[in-house]
Amino acid sequence: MLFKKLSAPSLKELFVSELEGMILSGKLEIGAKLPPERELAESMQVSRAVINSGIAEMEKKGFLVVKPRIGTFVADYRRYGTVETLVSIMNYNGGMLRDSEVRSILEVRIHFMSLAATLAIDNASDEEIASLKPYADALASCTDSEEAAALIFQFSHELSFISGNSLLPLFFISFQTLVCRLWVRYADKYGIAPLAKSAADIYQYVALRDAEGAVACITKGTQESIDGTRTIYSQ
Amino acid sequence: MLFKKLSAPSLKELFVSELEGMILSGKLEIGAKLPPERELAESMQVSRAVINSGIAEMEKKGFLVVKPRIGTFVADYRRYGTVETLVSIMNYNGGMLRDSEVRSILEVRIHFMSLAATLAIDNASDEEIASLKPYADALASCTDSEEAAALIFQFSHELSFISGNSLLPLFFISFQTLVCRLWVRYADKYGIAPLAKSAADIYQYVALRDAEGAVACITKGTQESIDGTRTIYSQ
DNA sequence: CAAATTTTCTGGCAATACCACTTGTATTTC
DNA sequence: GAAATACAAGTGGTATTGCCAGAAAATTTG
Repeated sequence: MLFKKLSAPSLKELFVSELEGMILSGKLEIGAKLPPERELAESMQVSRAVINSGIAEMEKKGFLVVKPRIGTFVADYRRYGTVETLVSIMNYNGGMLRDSEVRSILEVRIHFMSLAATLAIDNASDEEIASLKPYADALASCTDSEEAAALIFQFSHELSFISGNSLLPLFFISFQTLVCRLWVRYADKYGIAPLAKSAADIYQYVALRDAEGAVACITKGTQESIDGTRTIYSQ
Repeated sequence: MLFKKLSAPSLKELFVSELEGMILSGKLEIGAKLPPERELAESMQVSRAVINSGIAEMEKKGFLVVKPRIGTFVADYRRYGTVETLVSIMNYNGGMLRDSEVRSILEVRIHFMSLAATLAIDNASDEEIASLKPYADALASCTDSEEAAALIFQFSHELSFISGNSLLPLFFISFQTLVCRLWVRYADKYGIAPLAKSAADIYQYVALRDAEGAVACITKGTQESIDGTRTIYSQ
């Protein structure tokens, strides 16, 4: 697409990104007390509702701790954050993460995918496994990076769904934003072909009910991504 | 504690639990279109903001999909929900989950804990590993179920933190509410002793840098929980 | 009957106002 | 003078109102 859809950020979004920037840049130290909502509202020339809902959002993300009627404090987000926190960190760094963080993500992904594949091989019906094929096929003829990332996600998510473990798909959903960003970057750098090949291979092994092969394939494919992203994300 | 802290639900919370109940009971089918916000507000005799923010919250939980200027629809939460969704399902069922869901959670937990322990054994310093001990010790002399559940969580979380994988602690945090509930129920039924023993054993294996032993211990301990919870949660 | 226009309906967003609780301080009481 | 009490100020929590922009339906126009 030549002309992307553009949209103006809301006041709340502006406030959140401003404050996140101050925290992530270290301008606001962990444990620091924020000024009262009314004061922030007056300084920034917005209503208290904007500040209040922005703070609530950042508390959910793990950046702040609100103690009612006492004050709002900067939290230790690297320890007590959630996956959403990592997305914010990524946005702040212009869509990048530290090398160690990318490795962490892919390390976890290897285990998740392996578990999903193994369980699917044990529990899923042939029809359920066949439902994966359209995603792998679409990936082979896909030309847009974002679309490719979305397809990989759908493939993985469907795999986790047919695994029979009802918690796995929920985790894959939590993962979604984060992993899709990584795939887009990978596809932009190395093309979609290796991603398509990896998905097709995994599908083949699962369809053949070869758990060991599937795990080996997942490990190998993701390991290559790690090696690839190392050059993309190195700082 | 004899007298627990009590708190009245807000209008928004009332609305959310009401709507969640209608969805989880099947009264509102997946894909169904909700009445417009203004209509809901009038029926329920609250302002539109209550409805609007309640709907926004439920969209984050995966129960609803909002299409701006078109309408709000019930989502396929078992497929597209998050971990929070599972907590809501649990609350709706009076703090219980289906047997298959409890098994799914513990199955995933085995893998998470094993990964955290293995990585910690490889990467953590002796001092970092020693930081786990206070939690295991406190657990041994703990008498309150909720406190015990919190301690197990802190132990697990700390273990994931020293693993060196920066994504793991974030996942453990996402898990927190869900898993703590399960531990409380387990402790109420079987006592705190087996939980304390399990934590102490895991600590020993990690301190000895015995990855195989740790994994075996985690698998065994969690497997017992699965067998135990089967009787608690069977429907 | 089709295309263009207007109206209606929908969710998004922000400003305002009031509430409940905590804390620190002044006052009272003994 | 010390302790208990009452009060006032400050803080976040929450609900109400009103206006906005875009999608869909109804209407007009050719």
